[in-house]
Amino acid sequence: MQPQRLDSTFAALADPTRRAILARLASGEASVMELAAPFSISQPAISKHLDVLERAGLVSRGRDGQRRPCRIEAKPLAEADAWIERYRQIWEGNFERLDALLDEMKVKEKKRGHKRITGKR
Amino acid sequence: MQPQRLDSTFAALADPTRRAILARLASGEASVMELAAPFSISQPAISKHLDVLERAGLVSRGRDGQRRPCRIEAKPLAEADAWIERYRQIWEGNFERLDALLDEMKVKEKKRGHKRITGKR
DNA sequence: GGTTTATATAACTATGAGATTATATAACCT
DNA sequence: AGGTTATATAATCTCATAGTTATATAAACC
Repeated sequence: MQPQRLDSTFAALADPTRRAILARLASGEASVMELAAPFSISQPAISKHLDVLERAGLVSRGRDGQRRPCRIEAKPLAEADAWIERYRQIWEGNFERLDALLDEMKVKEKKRGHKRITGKR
Repeated sequence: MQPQRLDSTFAALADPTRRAILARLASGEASVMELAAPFSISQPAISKHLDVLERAGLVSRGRDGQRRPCRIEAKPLAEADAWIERYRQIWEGNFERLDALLDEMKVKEKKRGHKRITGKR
């Protein structure tokens, strides 16, 4: 996965309006007007949020007459989830498999003379 | 959880330098200089990235003489993970429990006269 | 005490995000 | 055809981000 993809995914998720739009789309397709209804912001603002979501691959737009029905595309969410999952054992305080985790992450750091303080918490 | 927290968490993760810093911190504490070493950007730029990570609660800084050892704080990652997890059945294409999911998400949308297109994929 | 090392702060620049209002495009309705 | 509805685009404003260089602070070293 190219890191650029994670950039745009996380950036898209960093806005509450866009997260609310995704939550709404989890219940099925919706037009731009339907998506805009719950918010106090203007319709062009919603269109721009949809642009951001579409460029991040989180939303696709179809064509139904004058409507542009929006649908959620969850694949980037799966990729973001995979990235975060690698830290699960840290927040769960379980360091048993930490070395295996680090191998998997292929952390390519300069081996400078600093002492690692591992498993200390 | 306040949505503001998710805002700053996802925004902090939307930068490849900051994600690399977190990956490095997964292997243990590190000073600012150690964190800056792999990158071609200046030291103040790294300090600013650490500010962003600290404001997002993803990093805490201690004091060890003139060093400010940084440590990863994974709790916001757990919260971001919890948010994303609610969409797992969408990217896995499993809609059996969708209604229960939606109840859980407490989607408070105006009941406008639009037809839901559920489970269509 | 003076110099080096580690980190933070200040001042500045460039870029992009998020919003607005006004307008354009295009499909639908009568 | 003319009017309404749905959506997109343009122009503009404001503010935050990401970077820079230069400097300040403060601890460590000799």
